[in-house]
Amino acid sequence: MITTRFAPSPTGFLHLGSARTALLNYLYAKHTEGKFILRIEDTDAKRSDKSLSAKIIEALKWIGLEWDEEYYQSERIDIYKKYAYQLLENGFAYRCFCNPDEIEKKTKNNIIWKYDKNCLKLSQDKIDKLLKDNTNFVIRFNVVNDGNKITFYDNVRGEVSFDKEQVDDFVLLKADNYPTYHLAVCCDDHLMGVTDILRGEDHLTNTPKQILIYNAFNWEPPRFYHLPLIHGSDGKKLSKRHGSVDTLFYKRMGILSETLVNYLTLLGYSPQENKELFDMSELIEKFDIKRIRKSYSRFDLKKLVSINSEKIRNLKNERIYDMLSEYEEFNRLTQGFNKEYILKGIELIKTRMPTLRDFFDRAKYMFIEPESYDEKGLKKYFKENTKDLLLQLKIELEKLDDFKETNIENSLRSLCSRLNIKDAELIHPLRIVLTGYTVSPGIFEVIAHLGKKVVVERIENARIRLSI
RNA sequence: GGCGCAUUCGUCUAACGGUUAGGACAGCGGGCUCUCAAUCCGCAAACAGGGGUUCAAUUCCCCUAUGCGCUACCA
Repeated sequence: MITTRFAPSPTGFLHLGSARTALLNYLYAKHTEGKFILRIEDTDAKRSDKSLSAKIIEALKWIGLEWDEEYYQSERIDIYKKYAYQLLENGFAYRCFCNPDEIEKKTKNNIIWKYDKNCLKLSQDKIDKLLKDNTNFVIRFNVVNDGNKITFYDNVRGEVSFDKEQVDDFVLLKADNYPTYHLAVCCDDHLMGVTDILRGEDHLTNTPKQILIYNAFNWEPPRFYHLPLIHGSDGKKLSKRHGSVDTLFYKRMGILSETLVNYLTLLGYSPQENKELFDMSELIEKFDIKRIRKSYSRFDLKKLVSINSEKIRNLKNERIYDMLSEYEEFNRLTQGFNKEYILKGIELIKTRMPTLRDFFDRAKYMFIEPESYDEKGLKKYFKENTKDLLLQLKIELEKLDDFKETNIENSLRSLCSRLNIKDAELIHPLRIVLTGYTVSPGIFEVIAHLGKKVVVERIENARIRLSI
């Protein structure tokens, strides 16, 4: 059985790149009917805090992921400690009593670029004495350069190899008895039965260290897939500089989780068919791990929004209503209006709202009389006779018994033809009066939707306002 | 600096040695039309460079360039 995992470190939010990593692990596990594990890597005692994991979990849930098991490494430190000592006893690792500040000084001054193995030369007597004095120490892996390369197969890139000379005697167990990433990740992946690791390419150079650990324990390494990174529009690794990298930010800006899932999956991955719109279940069904690309891709907000816009207009009004209900602004705006009216409003706006949030501006006129009119529109469309035209239209509309779209259109158009003016001469000012803007859904739809009372009212108010 | 990885339109990508190098987003132009969308039609736009291998290279190999990543008692 395939078992994958997502292993974030709790930094307070789910990075967009991590969200994609999580997603691909999830898709692969689900596609193969395997297991997907969430493991919080909170072994940095200085920076970790259990509360920080909550945001990450919230974001994972928002994008629709579910996991079969959930672990916190901070609750498992005894396990890692035990394994670190096992390597120590078996001669794969050694205690290092060096002062970290001194090592840092040496590397900074280019005296060494990796640890010089000084403590490997310590005699047993010396070690015993240091231990007796309670000297702080770490446990380092002893990388023995036997001239062989460390090679492994990456399922995205093929065979990758590293010279052992290039691998530092990395720390396994820190002075505070917490494990480093390398130790913890290997122990957990082994213990939890993880078979396939999909992770960012930034981990590619960590892999030889981990292979060394697997070998030392005589464990079979999992399959590796190093995913190309997501970059910003300038080609650099995606970070705060490029806008928000917080996954939940996109929820706040009105992106559907389905959009993000769709977009993120197709970044660096392509389905067989020439199609771009997928929902989660299709992605799971069709997921083919062989189709992950090797090279990085740039995050393009425009494309994300374009997919979002397409998803929104394919959605049922009712679903959009539910999603909008999660925004306070929506509830405030639509308070006191019946659901049928609101749903009709959604129907009118949904081909014009790239993000959910766009509803608040574009549909505002449906709920609140415009406080002011678009300045440029006034200049462009209001003529000497406009006020009079509006009055005549008001009279015509008041005569209508059945206030529906076709009747309204007939009434307006015949009025214009009687007055011998172009329909547009009346329609443009009318739009401004009713909505405040020069842009809106079709005018007859707007009139029918607002209803006779509101339309008449707004025309009257406009005549008063424009007289001043 | 060292090591590793990558390189097709502006962007996301397709192509498994032979194609007028395909699609999508963005851009531009047009149709529809009361505006804006939606929709329809069209335009422009790419194989990083150089060597090989081959009857034939975007595709395979090598070199160069460029970009990115890693180089912690962070993960």
